[in-house]
This record gives sequence, C-alpha cells and structure tokens, in this order.
Amino acid sequence: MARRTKEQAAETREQLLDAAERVFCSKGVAQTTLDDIAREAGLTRGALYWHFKNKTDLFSAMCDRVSLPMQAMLDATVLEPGSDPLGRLSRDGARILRQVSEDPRTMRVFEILMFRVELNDVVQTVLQAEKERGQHCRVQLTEVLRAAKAQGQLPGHVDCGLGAYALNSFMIGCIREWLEYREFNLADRSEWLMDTFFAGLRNAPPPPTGVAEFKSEPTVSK
Amino acid sequence: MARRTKEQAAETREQLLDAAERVFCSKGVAQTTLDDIAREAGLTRGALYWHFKNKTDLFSAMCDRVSLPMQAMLDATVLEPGSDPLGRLSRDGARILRQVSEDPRTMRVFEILMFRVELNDVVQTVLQAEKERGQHCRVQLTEVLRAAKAQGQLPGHVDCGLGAYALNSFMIGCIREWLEYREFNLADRSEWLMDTFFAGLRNAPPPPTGVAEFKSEPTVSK
DNA sequence: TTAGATACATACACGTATGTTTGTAAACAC
DNA sequence: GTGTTTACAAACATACGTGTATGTATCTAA
Repeated sequence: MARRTKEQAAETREQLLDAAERVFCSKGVAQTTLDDIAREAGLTRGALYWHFKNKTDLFSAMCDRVSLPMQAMLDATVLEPGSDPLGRLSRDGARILRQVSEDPRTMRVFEILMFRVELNDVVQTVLQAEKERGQHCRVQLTEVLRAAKAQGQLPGHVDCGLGAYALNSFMIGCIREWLEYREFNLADRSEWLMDTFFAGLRNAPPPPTGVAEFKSEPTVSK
Repeated sequence: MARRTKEQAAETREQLLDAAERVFCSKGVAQTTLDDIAREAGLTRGALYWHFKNKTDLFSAMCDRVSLPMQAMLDATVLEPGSDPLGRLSRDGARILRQVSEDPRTMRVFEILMFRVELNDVVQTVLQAEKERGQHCRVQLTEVLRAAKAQGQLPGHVDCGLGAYALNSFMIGCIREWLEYREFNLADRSEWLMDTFFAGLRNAPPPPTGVAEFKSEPTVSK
C-alpha cells in the first residue's frame, strides 16, 4: 500500500477507532481479534499496529474519546457556583442520561464499559482510570450536597457522602438498565427520574442510630 | 488417578465450582483458562472435562448456584399478599443488599456478572437467562407498585412501569457501586437507602405532559 | 531529483488454549 | 474373584491470535 498524507493517516486512525467501537460493542472486547477490527475498517493489522501499540492502547484511545469530554463536563458543572445546587444537580444528571440515550458514540462506549469488557490485565490501567474518575466524581457530588444542606435544601440529618453514593448509584443503574433493555425513551423521562430521586433525598428518613458517618468508615477489604 | 466414590466425586465437582468462582472473580472469565481453574482446585483439566462439557457449561452451573435461589426468594416475596406493599418491597430490597454485602458466594457471583464477564457467544445463553430473569422481576415489581397505588401508598400520577424501572436501576446501581468501591458497610445502610428511594416515589412530581405511559412505548431497537 | 521517512500490507514464528484420546487405578456389580 | 465402569490424569493434535519482521509504494524535504 502506498503512503498517504498526514490528513489521510489521521482519518484512517479515526476509522480504526470507529471500527473498534462497533466490533467491541457487538462481540465483546476479549472476543474480538485485532484482525476483526482491521477488517471492519477495511484495512489490515499492519495499519492497526502502525497507529497503536496493541489492543490495550487502542482500547484506551477509544475510551478517551468519550470519557475525557464527559469528565470535563462534570468538572465544569460542579465547579460552577450557584444558589440552587440540588436543581442544577438534577438538571445535569438529566442531561447525562439524555446524552447516553441520544449520542451514539456515548451510548456505545458506555455499553462497552458496562457489558462488553471484563476487568483483567489487558484493560486494567484503562479501567483503573475510569474507576478513579468515578471516585473523583463522587467526592465532588458530596461537596455539592453539602452546599445544598447548608442552604437548607436538604434535611440536616442526611449523610452527604452516602447521598452522593446513592445519587451516583441511581444514575449508573438507570444507564445500565436502560442500555440493557431500551424499553422506553430515556430522554423524555430523565428529568422525572432525577426529580424523583431528589424528592427522596429531601424527604429522607433520619439515619439509623449508632452508625458512623460515611466518610469515617474504614474501607472494607475484598 | 484412582476412581473415587460418588460422594467424593460430587465433592470435587463443588470444589471445581468454588475454584471457578474465585478465579473468574480475580482474572475475568475470558482471561481464565480451564487449566487455571483445575489447578486452583488442585486437579487437572481431565476432572473438569469429566464433570462439565466445556467452559460455558461450567459457567452456567456456577451462576445457577446463586441465581436460582435468589430467583425463588424474589418470587416468594412478590407473590405473598399483604397490606403494606411498599414497606415489604423496601424490606425485601434491603435484604437483598444485605445478602450481597454479607454472603461471599453471592458477592463473588454478582461481581463476576457485573465486572468480570463480557456478553459474547461463550456465555450468551447464560446471560440471556439472567436478562430474562431481570425482565420478569421488573414485571412483578410493576404489579406490586400498582397494588401500592391502589392502596393509596403512591400518588395516582406515578407511572408504575417507570417506577419499577427506577427501583430496579437503583438497586442494581447500589450493588454495582458498592462492589466496585466497598467504602462503607452496605448492610447498615441498606434500609436507609431503600426508604430514601421510596420517599422519592411517594413524593414524586407528576410526569411530563405528552409522554405516553411506560408500557405503551415501543421497544427501541439497537 | 533523490534519499529517506512514512503508512501501510504481507508473511512468518511463536506461544498457548482447546478438545480429544488414551491410560489407569480404584470402586462397584455380579 | 473377575469384569466393567467410574473418575480422573496425562499426552497429543489442532487451531488461532499475537507480535514482529519484511516488503513497498508513496510522500516529503533538501
């Protein structure tokens, strides 16, 4: 094959990433061969090994294409100050649910991360990064809930760390279950779902007595 | 190796399933070799191929050891009639969260199903069965929520199908996030989490106008 | 204009997982 | 007590994916 211009080479790189998204999504990461991806893109493994070190490197690049922008969006919304923390949290959550259900790339990568990849050595570092992003996100959510409590939007007895965990769990669960069944239009329901969750937080019962705050708990080893 | 009695053979079969649980959980299903499992059990692949047809068969048997009892429990709690549907749902949900965080076998199998398996051909039929169990579960949850609404425990405008989806998503998300981070004692918090969720359902805002009921929505194809 | 770098395609060597076949010692039937 | 079946272990054949080495046509810079 002939050498191509830099722009053309960058384009084939994107084509390889697109092909990886599709094949990973349909066959699972471990089950797909590098040859599968190359052929899906109309190329050979030579092109793949030219642009990426190996399967791990390709997977990492594919995840970054979605994760990095989403991380930036999360950071921006959390850092932005305001007078209605709970309302903004609800709207941002609904926006994420909408994006997952409407943007094909986000949808596919989430589906891969939730169903089509297993935590092992080949993707360990990539998923470790995703895990740390999730942890970072929960810390930020806790801060926002604290601000909401300070402004009287939440009852004083709510454990903000646990509330952030519940919020994160609810959204992850909504995304996962919707991706698995796709029985309804998630975008139309995302606001109701988020509002309903926060209605729960605002009307939460007091925590059980004798149980320490979330943050002071020791990490349970595996 | 010598032939062993029937009881001893049944015992080695259990040992193989135990070993599979451990190795699947630590290395991921696709990444583990049948030789890995056999050696973890102190045996050889000969024993494995004697007791199971192949990796798929072994995986299936391992899942059934946990899924079937849990399915039975769910069915029993849903079918049992009573005067406080929401309260029983909350208690049963908390019980499941507790079991996941306290029973090692349940914990490992959930971890495998959530993080250490990818949906591909080798486990397709098994995961398909799990998926149908989930669907069946949601149908039953919808019925319970309808009963709760009929008894005045829920506002009339709540879409019970969507509520069941939210409940299921919340629990799946709680289990998934707890398994991933294990930052606190889930059993101590399970009741508060469930109560908080149902507080949200009881105080849910009315659904957006112009959006059809959950059940009448067409299935979104992939 | 030409030498070298680039962007791939092709071919090959290697390791490794799988399924199967064969071996074998003990349990069980008779 | 003998034959047969059981419950595995050990050995083998096969296939397949990876990584790398090599080939090559084009682009680019001097």
